[in-house]
Amino acid sequence: MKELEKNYNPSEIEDRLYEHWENKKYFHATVDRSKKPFTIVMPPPNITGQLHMGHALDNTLQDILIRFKRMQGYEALWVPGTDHASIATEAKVVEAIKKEGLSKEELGREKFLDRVWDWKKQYGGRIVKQLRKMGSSCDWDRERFTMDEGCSEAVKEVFVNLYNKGLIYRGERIINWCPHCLTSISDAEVEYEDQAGKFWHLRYQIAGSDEYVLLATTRPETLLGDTAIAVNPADDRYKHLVGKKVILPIVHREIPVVADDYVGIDFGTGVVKITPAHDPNDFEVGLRHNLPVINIMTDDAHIVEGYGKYSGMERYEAREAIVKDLEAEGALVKIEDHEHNVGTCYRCGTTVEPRVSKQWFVKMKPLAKPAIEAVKKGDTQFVPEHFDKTYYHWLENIRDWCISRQLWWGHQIPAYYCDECGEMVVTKEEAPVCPHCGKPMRQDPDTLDTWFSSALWPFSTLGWPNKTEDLDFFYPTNVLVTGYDIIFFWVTRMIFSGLEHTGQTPFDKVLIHGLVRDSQGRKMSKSLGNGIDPLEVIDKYGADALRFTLITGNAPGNDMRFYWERVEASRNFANKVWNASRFIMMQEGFEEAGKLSFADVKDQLTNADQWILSKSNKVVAEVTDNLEKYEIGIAADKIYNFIWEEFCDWYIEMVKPRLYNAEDDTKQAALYTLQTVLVRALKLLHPYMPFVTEEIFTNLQDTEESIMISAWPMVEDDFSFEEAEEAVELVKEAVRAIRNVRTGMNVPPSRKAKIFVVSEDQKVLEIFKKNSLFFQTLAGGSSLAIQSDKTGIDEDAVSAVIAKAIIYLPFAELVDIEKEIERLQKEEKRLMGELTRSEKMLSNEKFISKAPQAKIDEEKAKQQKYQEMMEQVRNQLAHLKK
RNA sequence: GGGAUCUUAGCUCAGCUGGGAGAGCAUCUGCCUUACAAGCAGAGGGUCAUAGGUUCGAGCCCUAUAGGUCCCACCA
Repeated sequence: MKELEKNYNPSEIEDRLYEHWENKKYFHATVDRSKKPFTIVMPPPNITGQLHMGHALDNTLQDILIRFKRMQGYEALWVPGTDHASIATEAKVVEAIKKEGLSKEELGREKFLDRVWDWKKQYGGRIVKQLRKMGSSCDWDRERFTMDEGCSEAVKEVFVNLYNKGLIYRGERIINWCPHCLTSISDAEVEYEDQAGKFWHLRYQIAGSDEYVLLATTRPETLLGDTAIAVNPADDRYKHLVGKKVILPIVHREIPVVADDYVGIDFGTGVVKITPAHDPNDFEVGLRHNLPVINIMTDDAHIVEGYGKYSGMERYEAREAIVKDLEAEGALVKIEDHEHNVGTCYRCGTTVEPRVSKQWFVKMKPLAKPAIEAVKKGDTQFVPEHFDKTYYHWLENIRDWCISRQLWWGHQIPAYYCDECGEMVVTKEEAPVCPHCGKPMRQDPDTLDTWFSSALWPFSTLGWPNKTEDLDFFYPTNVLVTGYDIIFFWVTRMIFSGLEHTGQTPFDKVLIHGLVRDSQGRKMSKSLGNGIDPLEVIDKYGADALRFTLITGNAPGNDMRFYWERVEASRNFANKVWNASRFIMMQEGFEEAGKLSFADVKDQLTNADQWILSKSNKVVAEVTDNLEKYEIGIAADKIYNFIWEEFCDWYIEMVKPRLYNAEDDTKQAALYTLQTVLVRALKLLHPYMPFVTEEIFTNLQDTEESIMISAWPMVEDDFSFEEAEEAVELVKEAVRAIRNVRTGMNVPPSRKAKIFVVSEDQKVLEIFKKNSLFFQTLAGGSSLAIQSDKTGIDEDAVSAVIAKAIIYLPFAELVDIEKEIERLQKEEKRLMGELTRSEKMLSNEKFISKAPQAKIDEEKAKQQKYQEMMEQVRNQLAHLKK
């Protein structure tokens, strides 16, 4: 036997255990057809990333599920990996080479990519190391990267596939452009925020007339690209203008007045300027009326050549200049403050510029439909369920997905162009020749949206498109764990991709969690500087404490606040478990007891032993059930309560008098029970607190065998003792009542008192006799008498009333009668309340006729119990008042 | 404008399919009792946002209202 330290010290233990687990390959899963698979693929963190609380939460949830299932005997596979994060990574490397005075263009594509791969090699492993500190039991042998060979093959396969089905196309559309990242981004990557802006009211002159029309704009600079103004066809005010031309101020170009339903009659003046190249709606109007599309902005949002002094100006600078000139020209009528919704790039926050551009798109409608149906059918279920509404809404209103990015870091689009004849082919082949003229072809320079490869993650990581054993065995996966913030980006796309390419939804459940916020409820962010580093928490309190903190007192899908106090509470719990174990291991003969079987001690078991064994059955059943239903926080509460309250505060205390008595002949049973229940509890706790439980488990059994591959506890028929449970609960009630009286009367614990238990119920007397040893100890009795009448009890004895008995405590000192009366009156009042409630229910005929019989019986039993107690309390009061 | 969600003890939050309101922290009282003061024993504290409804019975289901949070949305 090894003796444990007085306090649990995680830092000494965690790294050692993790290394041991990894060396032993406990995390590694193989195709084993004799077992059922349980699979999770980890949401791949960005290679640029550092571990934050979001990862910590996400990974803890996954690890709990994986460890639980592994212990249950499943072949549990947790696939880890990282994401190449095209925009974020490219930006980092661009920044790095900028410090050397280089730009990516100067470096050239190939050399630049070499630099990114170097960067990846250097920093890409950082987050993966940090995940290990959390205790994550993922299969590192299967670690994947979205740009590794297999994933890249999957990407090509999917692209070519969708292209051939007509679900990927290339075209000129209006897209969201980030002038800072210098690339297109998808609709999902645009974040809208309200910004204070202005309405500039302008007037345009009708060509060849003195008439003017008034209109308003929030973006006067786009006027340079206007190719029409539009009115509603039903608007009588402007009917006569349709087909005429107006003179565009500043530019003095004549543009037509078109009629289009898009324009609201009631909004503003009913006239809208149309800039097809820089507004999604205007683009649509332009298409309907065959309007020219004039792009007025460069990649980095400066005015293009050909606009005189405005050319080269940044967009806001140009706005100012144009407003000034409009005013000078007399075209500016007035300026109003106006709050409006501005799209910003979710990566860098720059205001996006809608822009017409030739890009690649995925046609979404045909893909969205089966994805909606799959969830409606229940093939994939969200936990909590209501997130399916978000999912439906998004997919029902989806527009085509712009997937090409003007970046170098990522999967280059497998489309090739022939500069000779203009032929284009989409192929998995590298360096194809033109099928038309035989010339070498040039590959599309653009790369794919990062989410295009993430969308394939659940199956690309298992070997798809190859028909691998892994894929066959582990796919579809069981659950995906992620935050609600990336349902759109990722979850939806994995579902439609899985359906399209594998014919199955990629996971049965989607467990959604919320955000970890700071103690004031703010989002943790770099700019606020309010982020808490999980590694710092681990350093101070241990990974177990952090893990436990993140999953208790919080329901799925809800945000949570981070409090150091809560980590401390979790650490205290780890320490409690540690000390309970230490206590058990200190007992003489505990090692021998470890070898005992139930049959050896069966006849020795006291009520207390039976009670805790029986309780352990209940907690095992409940926790297992909760975990199966992904009620991870609820299960944690139950384990916590069982260990701390039932096991430590009650059972260990009950058992002490036996352990400290050399003569006691039930000691073996006590040691057996202590150890058995502890091990069962440790196993339940292991998924939550893998380190402390492992350290105790191996020491306790003096073995190398890990708790993480031990069998999950089961409900044991042998451990079911209903009668003992009831008996012990009754005695506990008596202990509590006595303690209550003692504190109420300011009796110090050191002051022991005689205890008389009086009951007319023979069975009750039996129970107290049977459990007298621990009862007397826990109740602080100097002696104990169990009898059916009041013989020998001092007139002034204080009493404690419980359901089936009355307990007298004769103190030698004078008792404060007033205080005692007060206490009993309070009790009387409480019982009165209970009785009133009971009687009201039972006298209600409708309750009697409609409620289930079990409920009625239950209520009757309560009523009887309270009546008995009330009688005792009143007797006692009458006695004191006389 | 639409949708989701929340409103429970001083604070932060649980409360699974409707059947006598819970935890942690904080507060108060008493204890260094030979596993643990990172502990033990006790106590106080809630008209479960408001108003209706369904039901024998509502924190839980339905409707409306108020306030908060989030998501979505092209109104120039």
